[in-house]
Amino acid sequence: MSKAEKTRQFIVEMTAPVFNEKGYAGTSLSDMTNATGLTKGSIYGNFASKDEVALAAFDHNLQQVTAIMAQETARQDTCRGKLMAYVQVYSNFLKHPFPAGGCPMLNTATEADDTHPALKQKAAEAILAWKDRLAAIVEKGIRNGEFSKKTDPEQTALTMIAMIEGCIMIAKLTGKMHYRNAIMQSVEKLIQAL
Amino acid sequence: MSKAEKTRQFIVEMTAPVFNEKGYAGTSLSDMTNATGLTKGSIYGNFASKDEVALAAFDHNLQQVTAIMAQETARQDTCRGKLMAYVQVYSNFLKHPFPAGGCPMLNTATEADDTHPALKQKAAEAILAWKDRLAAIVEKGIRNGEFSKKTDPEQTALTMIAMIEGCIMIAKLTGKMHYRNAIMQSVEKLIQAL
DNA sequence: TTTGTTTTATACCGATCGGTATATTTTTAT
DNA sequence: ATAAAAATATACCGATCGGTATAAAACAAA
Repeated sequence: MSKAEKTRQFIVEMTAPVFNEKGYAGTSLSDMTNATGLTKGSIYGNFASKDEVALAAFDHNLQQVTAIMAQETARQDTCRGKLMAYVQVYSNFLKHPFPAGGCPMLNTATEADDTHPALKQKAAEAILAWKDRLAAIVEKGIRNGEFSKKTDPEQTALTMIAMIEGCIMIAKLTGKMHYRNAIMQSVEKLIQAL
Repeated sequence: MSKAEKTRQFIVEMTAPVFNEKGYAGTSLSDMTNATGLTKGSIYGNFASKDEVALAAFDHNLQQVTAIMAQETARQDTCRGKLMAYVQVYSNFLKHPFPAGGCPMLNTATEADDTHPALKQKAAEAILAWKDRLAAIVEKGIRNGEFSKKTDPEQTALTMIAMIEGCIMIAKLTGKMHYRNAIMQSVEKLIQAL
């Protein structure tokens, strides 16, 4: 790993939480130099533009989330358990190394959907990949008799994502853990009923 | 209504969709002069700061949404019908005078939760008011025997909001109407099961 | 250790940022 | 119609924006 690659990685790691909290438009170059302790010259020696850093930062934030998810679902051997793992992680995401600023998909989606096509596409791909992963678990559960044959895998996946992301928004906004628990309990109920 | 009041109103109406699409940090004063055709002097003659316009713009966007909601729920006489009206409005919000840029609560919540306390509080109050309105409908439905006594009004309200807001995010991000329909169908199912 | 090459810092660019003092125009009340 | 008051436009403020040319420094290979 060359020095430049290390610095690139370092810049991404240090700016990723800033982008996730302040958003793309709200993060300035001086925010980036503050977060890294580097100068503009150094940053622009490793990235072509602020855009390029933002895209790499999103990838980094997303990878953090998906890594946690992969780890926690791998622990479970039943399909129901795997689905439940998502609820567990999001229910106490403070206990995991979750990106500061909350869910990067939600944050990026709402900011970029009318303003930043490249970021929007990255967020869209992330949501679709998540949906496919969830739907695959549901499908497997149907095949092995764990879930009812009447279950629609894609609909179940989309509904779970909507509930979880909506839950994150409400919980972060209001600061009420009680709300988060109530919604997550509904997700659990949904999974139990499959 | 004085000239100044009319201009204030005009500024809010013209900038509200811009704030909703580009966000607070992403909307500049030149965006505001472009949207209104007015000069900075004129805007600052009616508002103390960009902040003040943004807060008024949020109120305006929110009021548009709540007005549609109030109108559509008023049409229904059953509690189940009233809840279903929310699904209907959000399912085809293109047919209503919905603010450009999507749901102002979702947009403001995700942008402002780490950056703008005043906007964050406004968004939080809006979500809480919405929750209370939904919960009140559910409570009434329980009292008049329309819904099961085992239904938890607040949990139901929070779950509906999470699903709807998550649905908006996913649908706007991916552009797939099919996804929106799938999630909204899940909300319908939830309401049917009350 | 020296040399050539990367990498980083300094200094600067024009443009735009949010905001304001003041002059000019438009309303409003008489 | 006219004078006083209110609203709008012009011109400008210092600060910061994203970005770059270039010089200094750190690194790697010999």
